[in-house]
Amino acid sequence: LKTPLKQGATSQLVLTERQSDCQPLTTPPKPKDAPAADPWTPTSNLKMLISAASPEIRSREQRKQLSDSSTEVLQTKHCLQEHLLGDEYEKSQPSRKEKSLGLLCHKFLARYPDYPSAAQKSYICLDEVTEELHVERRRIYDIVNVLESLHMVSRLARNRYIWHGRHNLPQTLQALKKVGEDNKYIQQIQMIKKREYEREFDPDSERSEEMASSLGSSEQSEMPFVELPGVEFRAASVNGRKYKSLRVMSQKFVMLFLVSTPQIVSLEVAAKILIGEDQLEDLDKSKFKTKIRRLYDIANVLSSLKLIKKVHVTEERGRKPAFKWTGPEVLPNIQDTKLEATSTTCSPPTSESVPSKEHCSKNLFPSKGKQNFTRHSSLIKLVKSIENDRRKIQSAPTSPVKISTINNLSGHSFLHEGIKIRLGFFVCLFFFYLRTAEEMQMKCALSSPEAVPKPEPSQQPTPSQPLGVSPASHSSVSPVILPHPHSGVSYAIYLHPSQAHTVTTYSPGFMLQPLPCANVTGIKSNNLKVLNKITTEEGDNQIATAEPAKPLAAEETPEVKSETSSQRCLKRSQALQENNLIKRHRSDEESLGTSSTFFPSGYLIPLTHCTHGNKADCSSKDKAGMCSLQHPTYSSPVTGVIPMTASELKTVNIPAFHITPLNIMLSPNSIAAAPVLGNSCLHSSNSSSAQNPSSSTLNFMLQHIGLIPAGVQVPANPVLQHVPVSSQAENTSHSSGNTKVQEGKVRRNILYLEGEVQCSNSFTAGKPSAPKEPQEPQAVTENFFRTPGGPNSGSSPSANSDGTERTSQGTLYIPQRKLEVSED
DNA sequence: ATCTCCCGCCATATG
DNA sequence: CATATGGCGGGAGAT
Repeated sequence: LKTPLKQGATSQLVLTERQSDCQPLTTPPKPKDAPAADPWTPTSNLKMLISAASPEIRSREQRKQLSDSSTEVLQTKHCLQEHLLGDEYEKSQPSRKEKSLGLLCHKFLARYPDYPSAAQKSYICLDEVTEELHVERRRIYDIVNVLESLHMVSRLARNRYIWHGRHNLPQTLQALKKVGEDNKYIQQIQMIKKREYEREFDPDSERSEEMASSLGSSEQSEMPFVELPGVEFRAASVNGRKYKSLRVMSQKFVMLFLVSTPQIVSLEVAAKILIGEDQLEDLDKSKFKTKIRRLYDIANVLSSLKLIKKVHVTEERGRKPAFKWTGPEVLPNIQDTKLEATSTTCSPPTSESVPSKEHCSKNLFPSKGKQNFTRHSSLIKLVKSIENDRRKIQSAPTSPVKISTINNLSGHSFLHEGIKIRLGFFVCLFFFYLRTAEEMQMKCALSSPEAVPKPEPSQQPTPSQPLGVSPASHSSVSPVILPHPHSGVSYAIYLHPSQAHTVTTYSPGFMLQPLPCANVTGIKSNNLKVLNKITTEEGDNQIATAEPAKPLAAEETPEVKSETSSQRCLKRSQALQENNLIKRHRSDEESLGTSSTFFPSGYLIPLTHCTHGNKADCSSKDKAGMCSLQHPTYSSPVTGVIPMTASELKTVNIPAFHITPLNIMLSPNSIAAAPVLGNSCLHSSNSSSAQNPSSSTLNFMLQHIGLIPAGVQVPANPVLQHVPVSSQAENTSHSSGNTKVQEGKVRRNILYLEGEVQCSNSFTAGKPSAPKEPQEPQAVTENFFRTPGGPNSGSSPSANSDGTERTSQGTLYIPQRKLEVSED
């Protein structure tokens, strides 16, 4: 019974292998009824199903099969359908799993092509389906409802649906993402997490009202079903004003994935948000439970569609079920702005034509509403709320930038808006930047190796981006972490890309480094909208948070391995070095199957790079293992910090951060300490003298933003002295990691440092949050410095604990929240 | 015990 | 009114 072992690897391969051909299962003629060659065994049926099922399921089933078959035989169950095969007594009653919605969904999907051609337009008759699949109608509804939410099918009439396949998926996801953004889901997620944290560490102080007010008020009123032009529900009748909870819930669920940066959403959070992000800690257990049940239903279908996959996130609290988005990346709608003006030549609805973005947008924000859909009213509602939102944004005194402007921004332009730009904005930009970088990374990875830009520190991003990689603009920013003088909390400032760029290119030692920075840094102007959104939040005293860089670690190991070395190189270079750390760690962890690690999160962008001196070390290593999967790159153009002592800041009169309408503070949830410090090079850079790039950059930034007068200079004298995780640590842990390999179950413990930068006046305002923060978390924090290899393996000297101390010393770090994700 | 989530009652919506 | 839909939550299999 070898199964267990390969599962991991094989499933992955199969995963890719399979997928295009989904029509195998010809027809319904109950294939199971005809026990073909296989002597009817309790599992034959299962086998068949499995073949059509996803690899994951297959392997899972196989595994299970082995263990169960024997027992199953024992439980002589009677096949309901005598005609089936009288001989086999047991059979059907397939362990619950065989009836799972997921499997059923697979069977369902197998009936239709992913991308049906206009010719093969297929209709779905529920009666047939239920009969063929041998399921209760009720179950089919579950599936269809979710598919509907993705516009993969749409109802024509009673009992009748039309199959669209995945043609509409891109548009749908895009639309959902947008709505999700407009719905402030990111903030909501953060809020929930925060609340959670507070409950944990500070049960007494109940300041959940803030949220209630902030969120509750907003148009939390139910968001209507998001439609897609050309796929909208036909017949007003059919489409009635029913609540369509499952559909809407499904959409919201998907939205959560699309908007959150690590595209991982835990059921708990999702449930809470979907329940009505609203107020009052409705400890309504039952309601919560129900929601969870529904989410599982939805998740099963989405999983079958391979849009998500199950994982587990392990936080301080414990292991929680969650799902990770594995669907296509959703690019922001580039033409949002034009949309409204565009008088579209809408193709007739049900037509095969793939709805255009214009349509989509129009649907979402029908300034010129559609005229005859029952849903109209709800849409109007949505539109209104959104428009209101926009209006608020535009008029809000605190809003630094207008959406309209933002949309067309590029490069510095937004800095010249003449409006005060607040830190928050940069924070947002930063995260957005990270995100973008990620995307770029992915795209680049796809492009041919040749396409890889040369290490030339050119100012302009190489315009030679195949595959339509969006041209990098100067609009990206790099953050600088500043220690907070008193609260022990660090602040982050994000520098303008152009500056960062300069800095980055600065170190010639890293051949590939410049590239990622130069090319990945770009932010598509249209993406800025998101930022604006967040910024507004801040203005409202709400908490604006950003998730850490997308979990680079999320990449499948197998995937990585299959990459060409060149791709790997590029990827690596672009993927913030921590990526490597993560990978390494993960692999380590896979072996160990336990322990948690911590690594640079990419939160901190190093304005300071390795001095040439150090670089020697680093670069040499780098060169050697540049393309080696093994080689850990610790320095990253995006990872690092600009160390500054509090005193220094004071000196500069950056009463900081008072200047900003909002205070950026690290959330209490954040615990991990500067993963960033993984950059061993930082060490030397510290000693390096005075005016280093970061310094000038910082000044530029501050001045630019108006935080400090033009003349003032902020001495950016690195004081960083801690290197929590060093390459050494890495190596150590790595080696130890080879010890044993868990068979059967490949488990990955990925540690996602989910730092949270929060912007909130209310919080900083005399709230105990800041002060106590450093303490409680500490205990937990310790784990962060524990490398798989062992407590000492980490070269991280003082790394250990105490984020406080570090702070006091001026070391910069961003507390992070521990988050492990394991998949099976 | 907890995680999953199937099953099917029954309120509603449809036609 | 008969059905088609689909909200909901008990409770049992899977882990």
